[in-house]
Amino acid sequence: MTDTPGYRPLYRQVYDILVNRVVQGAWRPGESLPSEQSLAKELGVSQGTVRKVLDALTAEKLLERRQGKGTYIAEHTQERALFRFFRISRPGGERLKPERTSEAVRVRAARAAERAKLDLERDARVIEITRTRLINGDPALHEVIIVPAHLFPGIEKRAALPNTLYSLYQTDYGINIVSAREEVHAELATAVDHRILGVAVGSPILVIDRLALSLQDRKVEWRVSRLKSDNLVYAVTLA
Amino acid sequence: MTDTPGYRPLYRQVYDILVNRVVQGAWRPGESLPSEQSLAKELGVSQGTVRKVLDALTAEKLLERRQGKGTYIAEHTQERALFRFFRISRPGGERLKPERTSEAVRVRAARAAERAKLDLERDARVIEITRTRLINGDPALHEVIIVPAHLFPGIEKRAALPNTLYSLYQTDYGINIVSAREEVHAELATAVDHRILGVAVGSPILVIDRLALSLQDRKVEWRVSRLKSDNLVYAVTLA
DNA sequence: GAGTGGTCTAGACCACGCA
DNA sequence: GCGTGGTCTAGACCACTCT
Repeated sequence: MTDTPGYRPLYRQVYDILVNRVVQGAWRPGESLPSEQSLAKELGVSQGTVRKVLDALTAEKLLERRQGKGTYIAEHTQERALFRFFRISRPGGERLKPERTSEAVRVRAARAAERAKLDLERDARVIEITRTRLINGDPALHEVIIVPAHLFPGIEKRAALPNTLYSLYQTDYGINIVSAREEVHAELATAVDHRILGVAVGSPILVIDRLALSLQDRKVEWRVSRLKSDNLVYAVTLA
Repeated sequence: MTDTPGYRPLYRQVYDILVNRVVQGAWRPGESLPSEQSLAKELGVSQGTVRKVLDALTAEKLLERRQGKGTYIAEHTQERALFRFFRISRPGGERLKPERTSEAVRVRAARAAERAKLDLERDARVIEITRTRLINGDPALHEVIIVPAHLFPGIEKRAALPNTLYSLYQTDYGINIVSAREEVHAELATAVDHRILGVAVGSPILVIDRLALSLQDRKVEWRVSRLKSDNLVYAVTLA
């Protein structure tokens, strides 16, 4: 799977060291890292090499740099996590914020499809979160979220979950979601969709299938969303 | 629209110079640029500054760098353009290649919606390309493509258009498509969809609305695609 | 071996935020 | 005015490609 490097640049090693520290929670979200100079001295490399790594991690949205102030662990704040992974908007581009409403959480054995999707063992357990989200007060989105139970101990005992789960994953479980693979297709609304979203049976809806990945490409979450598609679109910029 | 720089880094100026040369076709796609050293000498800056710019342009997929060989103008080859902007695949991730079939091209006055979408003048003319594309021999995708006529003189007189238009835009008209904003929603198949794609009237289809932008964010193409959605998905990776 | 991009260093100076 | 990140330079050496 991994290829022999044969040659391993210094900045690669520095990169791995810093990623490991972040993963192991050496700094909390929002906290500042040591300065380039002190990191360089500590790691025995030049400032330029440290800079190259910090710039790369900033491009990956793991860090944030502020001139004159310092380098910070990027925070998955509500706003930020939303605008990064919530791709639903009005036709024309107006961004929208969903409001959470009812949700149900339970722990159960993983089904075969879930084990395959998330690379789980045979006897693995998962947490299933089902929730409906409102847009402008209207039920617009129904999500079924599956995460491995061993990654999120006790999450099912929480009174309420935040609107953006990824900030919770980060702050309470040290898991950074850094990318997501999404597949979108069209379906006809079922009776269940009618009950939950209020759409007519047989009207067109969007189904979004997301696999969310953490830092080392670990598969952390499988989410299937069913979206009322009148006056709502799935919007992305390809670059 | 543009903000006052107040301070304009050197590499920014170098960047603009090189982008302009590329836009004006100083080098052909696939051709190699001068080496970092000679560019640096010519522009009166250090090699490091040139390198920073070339790396940035490479990240924007405008250039390609090959160690030991040189820096090249990225080619919008069929394959490359496809995998960059053609986001349709099988559920699970298998990438697909469309084959072109029937197409119709005509020149006409721009409609109001088209003028708004592409920032055109009142009396502007557009070229409308309508085509159906096959996937695995099956009609799967119907596209209506609108481009400003003045950007593509004579394109309507061509015998046949290539499967990927963006390589044609680049090689014959010097226009590099660098990004695209897409909006996806679900609709029910109409009688027209039935005739063209062979889907049952009332079955769910995906509609993809794309605005393609060239180097300086000029709006170059508006494309609306209607996709047979059984066993096909719109797939993206959010990072 | 010559020429290219890739890595790494050391040091200078600039712009910014804050006390 | 200090400390931070941001820009810029000059030069050394490494890895890769081709002749």
